[in-house]
Amino acid sequence: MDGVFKALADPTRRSILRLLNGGEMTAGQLSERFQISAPSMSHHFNVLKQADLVVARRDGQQIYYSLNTTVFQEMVTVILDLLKAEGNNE
Amino acid sequence: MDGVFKALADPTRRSILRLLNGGEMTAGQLSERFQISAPSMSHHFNVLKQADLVVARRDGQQIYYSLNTTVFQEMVTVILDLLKAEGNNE
DNA sequence: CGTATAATTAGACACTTGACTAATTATCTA
DNA sequence: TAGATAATTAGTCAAGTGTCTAATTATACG
Repeated sequence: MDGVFKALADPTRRSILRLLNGGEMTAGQLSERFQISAPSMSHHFNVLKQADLVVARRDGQQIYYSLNTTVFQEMVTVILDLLKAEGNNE
Repeated sequence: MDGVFKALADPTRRSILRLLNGGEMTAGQLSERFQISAPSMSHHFNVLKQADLVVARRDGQQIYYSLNTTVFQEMVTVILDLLKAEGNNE
């Protein structure tokens, strides 16, 4: 459970989660949105996977990431949105 | 806002918040509950204060800590309880 | 005032984290 | 099979985190 909070402690990862809240995206599409190298992004994906916050599926050359939408994960999204609304996020 | 998640990323600090959920406690009372030196505990108190998750007041020699009970903070407590219920916490 | 108690601040140190470049794996297509 | 593309793994490094002991600050009380 510690992993979930560790995962959420990084602003880049919270941004990734917010992006995924709009639907699944490939690793490449996500990487485009950040000024961070692909390997570094991959590292963040891994942290999110370990925390069970996202799931990955391969389709051809792409890996699609999406939110792991259990009740708890939805709650996390709500929290992220609230925080976003409350002020400056990230 | 980053501070809130950073604060929640440490299991000791989450435990402190759960203890404070039962009412205010002094730094000493809190320290007794952990196998951690007083200075280290003080460091954790400071992180929680910075994140605005707790408030401190002095009464004589003691410093009393309590949850900062805004709507958001209450929500955090709910999350912590949920996580606690869901499985192994800390 | 002098000593004891509660808590914090200062400084050091090991471990973790997030970033990078280089190399590797997996898949597609000509 | 060879070459191109998507993504990850490996290895490195600076910065951050959590811990400790020692020293300091603040309050209480005899």
